Amino acid sequence: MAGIRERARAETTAEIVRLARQQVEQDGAANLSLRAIARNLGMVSSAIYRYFASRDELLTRLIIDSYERLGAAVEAADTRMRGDDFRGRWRAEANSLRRWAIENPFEYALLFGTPVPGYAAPQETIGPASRYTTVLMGLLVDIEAASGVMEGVVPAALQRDFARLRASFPVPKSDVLLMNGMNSWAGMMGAISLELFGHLHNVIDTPGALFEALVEQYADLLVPEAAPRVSRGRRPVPHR
Amino acid sequence: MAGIRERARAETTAEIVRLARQQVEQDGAANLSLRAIARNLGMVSSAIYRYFASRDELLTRLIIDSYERLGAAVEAADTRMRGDDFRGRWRAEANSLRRWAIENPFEYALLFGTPVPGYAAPQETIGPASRYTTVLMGLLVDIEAASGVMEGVVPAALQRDFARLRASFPVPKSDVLLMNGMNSWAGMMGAISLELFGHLHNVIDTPGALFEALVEQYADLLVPEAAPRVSRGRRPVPHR
DNA sequence: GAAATGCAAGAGCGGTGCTCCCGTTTTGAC
DNA sequence: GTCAAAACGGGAGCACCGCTCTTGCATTTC
Repeated sequence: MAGIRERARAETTAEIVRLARQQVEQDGAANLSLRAIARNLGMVSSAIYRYFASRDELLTRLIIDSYERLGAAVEAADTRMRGDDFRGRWRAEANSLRRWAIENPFEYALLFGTPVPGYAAPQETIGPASRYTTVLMGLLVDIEAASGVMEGVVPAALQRDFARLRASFPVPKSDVLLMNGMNSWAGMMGAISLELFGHLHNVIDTPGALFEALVEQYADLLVPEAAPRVSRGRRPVPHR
Repeated sequence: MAGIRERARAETTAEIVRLARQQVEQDGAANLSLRAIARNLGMVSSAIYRYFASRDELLTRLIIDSYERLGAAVEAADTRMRGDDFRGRWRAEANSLRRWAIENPFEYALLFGTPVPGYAAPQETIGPASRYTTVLMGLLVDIEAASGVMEGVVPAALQRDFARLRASFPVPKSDVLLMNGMNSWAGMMGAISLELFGHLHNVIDTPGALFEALVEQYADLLVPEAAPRVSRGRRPVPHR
């Protein structure tokens, strides 16, 4: 009942995952090699298939774990702030997202980079994948609860999408706030991806400063009681 | 002098590139196989190395070509509009970018997805890579020329980055406009990447509508004479 | 205690990038 | 026009990869 075999199996599985993540962290997901793991484990390569049916299945496991880690990081950053400090929470979430990406570049690439061709994200990934976005959405919901529903109209197609979304997830009632949230989400992911994937080379030397400025702009968009920001000059001064 | 050999070489090189791009378009860059190209060409695999020193070198060539194609697409979209129709130009550029990405998903992934581990972008790529961004920057410069320098201050670190950028590329004088441009760039790339890499599955059914709304928001940020937009409600209405 | 199951080893298939060597063909200098 | 040098394609081979199948042993189950 103790299951000597069961225990060994659990241990070996964990060891495989550990070595696999180590490989991904060092060489990227593309270089993940079942044979290398087997060698490292003192096993023959075919034995790995007793634990994972394929390389993709092992990758799926790594993806899920990475989503969980990212989600935990963002959650932790959020709960460290006072609940009504919306701007602070927004900053904390955004910064934790970027920091996690910088500290785990290959894992970030695994989650948000080029999908493996022919690899369809299995059902089991969508739960963990929505963990970090749930934190972001939670902030929007809290903002709305405190400040009221934001006015404004969004395109009809988006209204339908948002309505469908509301049926499944706790998202703000305001279409505009939700859209601004999507906007901010896309902006953050874009900025991080550009930075990590090398597209800011020879363009921006201090991507952190750009990201911070970007986060402040989105804060102005999301947090209603925003004081006038120094960096949002919208009125141009005619010259010549 | 005619160079029978030279001609043959040029033809073979072109044929290799053609087959390589075909492979990338169908199966993604990860599945690019020199041996498959050789088979398709009726050659033995080692012969390919007379034309490209390595798989990476062939990939570099494909990357350059793809950047050129993307650049040409955005340029064409821009020049189709009247020069002083800034909002129209912005929309056209943004939409051409997304359309190109959707029509060439694997090429988009090649350019903006996970970089190949251990692959450092060679010097030759940075010229073509900046072609599409040059169009975006050109629009900002034109906007500034017509509407005056936008007021506002950005963080000191960014000011330095921007100053350095001005020394090499034609970019707007206004730090704020330039930052808003970066912001818009990141937002677009983020939205497109999220869409193409599957992160909007079960979230947004009509990513085109989201992208359009996003583009309008950025237009408000970039084009000064913006009429009040229907979708930008910033003032929340207190309730309860 | 016997039967069924779980597991690792080993051999092997077809694929990959890449290297080295060889014979032929084209090129360019004399 | 001759001849060495360079360019080129073919072939064999190395080290790696994911994955499958069979075989023998250990454990668990009945």
